[in-house]
Amino acid sequence: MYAKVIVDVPAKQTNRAFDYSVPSSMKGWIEVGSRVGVPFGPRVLQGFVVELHDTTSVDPKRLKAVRHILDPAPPLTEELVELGHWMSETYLCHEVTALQAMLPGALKAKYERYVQVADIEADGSPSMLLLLPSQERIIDYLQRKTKVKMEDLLEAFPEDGGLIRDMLEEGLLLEKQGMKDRGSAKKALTVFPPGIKIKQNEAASVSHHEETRSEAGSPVPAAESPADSAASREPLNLARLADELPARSHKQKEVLLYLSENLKPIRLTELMDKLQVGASTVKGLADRGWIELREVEVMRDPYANRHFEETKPLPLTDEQQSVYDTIAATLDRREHQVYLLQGVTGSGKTEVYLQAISRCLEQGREAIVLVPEISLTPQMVERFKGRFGDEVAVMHSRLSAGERYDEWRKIMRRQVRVVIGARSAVFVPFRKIGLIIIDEEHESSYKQEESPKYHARDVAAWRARYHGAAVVLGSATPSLESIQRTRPAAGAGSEYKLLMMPSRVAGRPLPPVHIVDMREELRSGNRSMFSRALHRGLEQRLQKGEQTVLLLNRRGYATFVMCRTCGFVAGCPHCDISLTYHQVSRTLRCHYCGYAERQMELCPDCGSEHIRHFGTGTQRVEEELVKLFPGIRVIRMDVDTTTEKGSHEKWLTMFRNKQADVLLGTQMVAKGLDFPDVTLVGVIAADTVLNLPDFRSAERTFQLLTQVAGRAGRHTLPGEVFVQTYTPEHYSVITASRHDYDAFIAEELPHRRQLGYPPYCRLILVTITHEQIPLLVRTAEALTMRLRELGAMEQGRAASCGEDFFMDVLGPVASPIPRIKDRYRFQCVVKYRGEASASRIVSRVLDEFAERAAKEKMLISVDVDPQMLM
DNA sequence: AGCACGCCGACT
DNA sequence: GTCGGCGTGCTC
Repeated sequence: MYAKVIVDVPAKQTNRAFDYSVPSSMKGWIEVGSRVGVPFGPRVLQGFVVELHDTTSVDPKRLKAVRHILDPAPPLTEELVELGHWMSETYLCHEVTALQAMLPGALKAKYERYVQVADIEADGSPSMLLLLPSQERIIDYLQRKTKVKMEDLLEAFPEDGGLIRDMLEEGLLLEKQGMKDRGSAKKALTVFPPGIKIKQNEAASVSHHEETRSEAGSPVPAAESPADSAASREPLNLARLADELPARSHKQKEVLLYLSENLKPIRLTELMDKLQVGASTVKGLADRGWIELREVEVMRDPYANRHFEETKPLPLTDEQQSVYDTIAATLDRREHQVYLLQGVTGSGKTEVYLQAISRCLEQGREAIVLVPEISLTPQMVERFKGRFGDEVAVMHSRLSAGERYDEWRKIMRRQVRVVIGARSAVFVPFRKIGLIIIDEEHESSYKQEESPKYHARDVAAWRARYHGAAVVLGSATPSLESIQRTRPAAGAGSEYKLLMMPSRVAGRPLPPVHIVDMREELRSGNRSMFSRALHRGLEQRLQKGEQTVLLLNRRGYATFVMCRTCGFVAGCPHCDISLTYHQVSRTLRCHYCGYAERQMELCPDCGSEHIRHFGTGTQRVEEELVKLFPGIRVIRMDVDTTTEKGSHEKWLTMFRNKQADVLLGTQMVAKGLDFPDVTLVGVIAADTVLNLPDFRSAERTFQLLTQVAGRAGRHTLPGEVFVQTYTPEHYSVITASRHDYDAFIAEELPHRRQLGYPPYCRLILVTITHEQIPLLVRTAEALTMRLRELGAMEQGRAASCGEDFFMDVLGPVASPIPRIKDRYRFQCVVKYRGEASASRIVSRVLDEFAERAAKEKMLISVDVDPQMLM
């Protein structure tokens, strides 16, 4: 038997499967999706089995054997292996990178090398008998310690570098390589009363593997969990044993009596806590052999100490009911269908999700719920835990690596059937998916910025198609890509079906939104960042004891330093970007390369003293608030104040408890939050996003404004929203203020069509960087030409086959940031329509240029715009 | 990514 | 004459 294995080397040359023979001992055990240890060159690496065959085309003499299987059960399903392949093609990433993204970080391999003394007995070499004193010192050192790294050894014996090398050559020392997982199951000492048969949920996972580099030994399959010994013998009467103890051992008696009444395993710490005894008391009993003490795998449960109030399905409104019925019918027919559920904020989408999930579970199928990271708040978790209890696993970035690993193991063990989580939860190893829900589907956090640059929506659609499952994309402001797909395509029906929930559940009206023209403010002499209207609003809330949310988009508002006399702007010497002022350290820093310098007192160009930082960070808004309203209590939420684990929740809880008057923050305050006493929402500057050089900027602005507008007056108190802007006439501002999605779409779609942007085409961005401009430009031009050439050929081929395919290449031009870390950057953009063959063309051209690029130390990177490929 | 094999400058 | 620089190429 032979296995095709993708090895853990994310490089172009190794981005293919390698063949290995499968030892007979593994035959019943290895599967597609197994994580294995395989010899690769001189080392042993982690790999993933992607195929199993009875034949191989590789010369049998060159074949090596699979060394280990790393898990009791394959961590990937066949489906996920197939998905990984699809991802590598569509997003142009290495296949391992895609597969690795599906697993919790704990399963990522850690490789380490260390020096060991050779086994003298086995070796029997006569040279062993005569050792120099210095050799003996080295051997002694190594035998005292374990896992000594080569560099540590050389550091410990700085004089003996040559000697150590000789010893390695002679075989006195061996270099070994180890591989282990980054995280592992947590173990806890557990007390077993005698006579209790232990049920291990899972064979102990094989988490540690050692190999001698030269050794070609046969693999040892993971052992079963150690045989139950004392615990399964004939039961001892604990109560009677207690009598045998001397009178002064009353603590031990207590323990025995407790255990005789509760004949079940108990965590040592729990027992100690309950009976107020020390560890030595219990260990004493274990030494007598009356009880057994041993390490058992336990689950870390981040929600262990929380009680979740059980919630019953709520009665649905007519709107909700009809949406639910449609989804339920699709589920009942086991059909694949993507629904776009457009429901205004407060229309009760979550209740529809919950009931659809119930239906899905009744059918014995599983459900995945994706929410943007930011809205995975305790309230959201509570709602799902309250309805589905222990059937729910929660996955988000605030869990520790260990906690996340345990949630994932619950899924592997089939202990849960619902997963709620952020982007990466779309990969959970379910086998019978019936429903995938993506809440706030327009959110950009569904896009992964690092490789593999996937979009959770694409992946969800792919998996749902595979499983015959339904997808529900929910949003008040759907992405244009999704809206476009609800419209009938030429000659066919629509790809997605649109479901609408236009009214709010309790009939609460949406708050009035006032657009404030900041140019007007300036003209009438108000130089403050608060308009008179917003100022008045704040004043009123403070008087009435109501709360305010203030939103500031930091992007495009970075605090740069400028000389007011000559216009000099402090820039990074390595990147073409202005430096950002950091108040805490009083330094100027570059966000791209980390360069830092002291804040200057005088302008380096003209010597003027009139140098100051411009732009408005959240700190500056806070300062101004305190100045204008002495005594005001402000909670500021931005990257500076929320990096600490749990700080996010802490601030929000404080605000909810009315320990502050104003919540001030960036995007993160806009999303999914629901505070009853907030009656005023202010957007400091609506157009910062609008001015970004991004074709989606109008869409982003509309979405953001609509979302914040929904934050005010969610409960009994009526709300009010002020949007400050320098472009009050822009359609994204106007339509958002009227809560009018359709009007926005009607303006935006023609623009996109006219300029040939998504959703009318798809984009691939190719960026080339080099230290020298002339060579860079030449290469960029050649590459663009070649892309055009192949694009035209493909277009011709497609036309003759009657396929719809269009491809255009823009550029090359300098990138938006033309230099980073002393490397110049050029880019070209591939626009295409039709089947995804453009990515194949790009990847072919990149292959053609790879050799040349490597020679010149040129870096070429590709970004598939992962917004909607399917 | 590692690591080995291989061909040209400063040292015993 | 050798040690060692990192260029090139392979890993089942």
